Amino acid sequence: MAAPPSGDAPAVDRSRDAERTKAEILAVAAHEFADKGYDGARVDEIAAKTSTTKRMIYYYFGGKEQLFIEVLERSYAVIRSIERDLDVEHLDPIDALRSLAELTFDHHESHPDFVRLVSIENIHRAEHIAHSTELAGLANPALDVLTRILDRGRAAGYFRDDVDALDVHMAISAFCVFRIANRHTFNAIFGRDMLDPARREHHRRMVGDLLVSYLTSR
Amino acid sequence: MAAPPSGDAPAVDRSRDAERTKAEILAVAAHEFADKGYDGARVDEIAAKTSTTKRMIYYYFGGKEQLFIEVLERSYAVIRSIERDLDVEHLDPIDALRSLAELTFDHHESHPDFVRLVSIENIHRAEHIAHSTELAGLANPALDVLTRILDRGRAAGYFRDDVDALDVHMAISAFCVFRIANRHTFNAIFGRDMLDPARREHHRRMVGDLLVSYLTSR
DNA sequence: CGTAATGTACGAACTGGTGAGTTAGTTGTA
DNA sequence: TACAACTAACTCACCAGTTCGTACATTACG
Repeated sequence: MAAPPSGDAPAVDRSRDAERTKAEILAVAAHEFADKGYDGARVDEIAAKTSTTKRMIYYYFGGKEQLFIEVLERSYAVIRSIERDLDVEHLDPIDALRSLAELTFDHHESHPDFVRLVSIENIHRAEHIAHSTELAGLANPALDVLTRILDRGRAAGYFRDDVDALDVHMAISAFCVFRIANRHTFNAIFGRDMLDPARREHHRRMVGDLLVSYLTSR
Repeated sequence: MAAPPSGDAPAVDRSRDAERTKAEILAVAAHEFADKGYDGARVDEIAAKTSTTKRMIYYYFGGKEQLFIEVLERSYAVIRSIERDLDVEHLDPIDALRSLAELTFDHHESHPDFVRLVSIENIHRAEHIAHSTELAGLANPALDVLTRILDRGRAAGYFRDDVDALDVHMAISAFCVFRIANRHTFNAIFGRDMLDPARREHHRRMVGDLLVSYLTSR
């Protein structure tokens, strides 16, 4: 299961490479599911955008549903890996919190497909995640980081103590996800593009300010 | 065309009532679209859950897409009407802001189908709203209320002046929408039900606190 | 030559949409 | 009032196009 050594690259050996074929299918499927939704995505269309055939999707993944599950697993793995690499122990609790918020902000902005996949999965009431041993119940590294930040902040007397890490994580995610996930209806109704680069820095600072002012209040 | 007088009610005359039939189709369709998504919902299934037939859906609405658009229009009309009735002019800007945030919180919590419909519409990049003369571009009454609250708050020296009504509205919506829209993946991954009644009051106060502390900071 | 990997062709079930005809109610008029 | 003419509301059966999935054949690697 672990990525194949691939040490001395077989180079241009494109065909007859199972891992390559699987990876290509997953990449195309991720984009297609994010673009059209689970029900809107077509297995035939995914296959067509691949250099292989539909038969391979069934050969490697078993079906549309399992393919979607693996797409989700792969998408969550990306953000987890980034969060795991975040080191804010050396920072002041307030700056650490701001860093985490901005990291979340940046990741969501640069991975709109991930945000869409999560929205889609919520429409389906997370039934696919429930069927994934890799995703269900496994906590998020960001939560550990956040827990330590809050502990330090409270110990230093900066932060209020009636909110836990999950609530803070929820508030940060809410802001960052909403900007991406709901930008279309928001734009259609209010005529403001939440992703306008001119407002990006303002919003990026706003998440941090929102949480910091809240946690340090009272 | 205008609704029949129906002054002295024809009472139990259930059949042959166009308005009743249309309303029934809309109600069933709203629930079905919210439940399964636009592509997941089946016109046949909507018809089956109705006391009328599929042909009537095409007779009155023209097609699946137009039916969905009317469902969206009707759903937005509900929240707009509630927001229009909100009167906070007599309140202190801070209390007024809190009232508006809590009104939004309550509405989203009690109308999960609306939140789902909006998510679904965003997956479709708001293309249906764009085709609706009733929805596209028409501003939200909540925005007018919010603008006045912010003006008063700034005039009184309470609020910072580098945020506009739309940003505040976005932050409030983000929190309220996220709780409902993403509760399934959140629960599957973190094992916490964001809708647990035990946390309801805490979250309800949190939206207000978040915004008030942010606006009064600096 | 055995087997993993791949391609082709096909089909059963489903889906949105429609054509054609029917029933109930309303209006005008003699 | 009687009744023909008209229209809105409705039903049913069916089609044309999709969609997921699979049986079967083929290729190439070790």
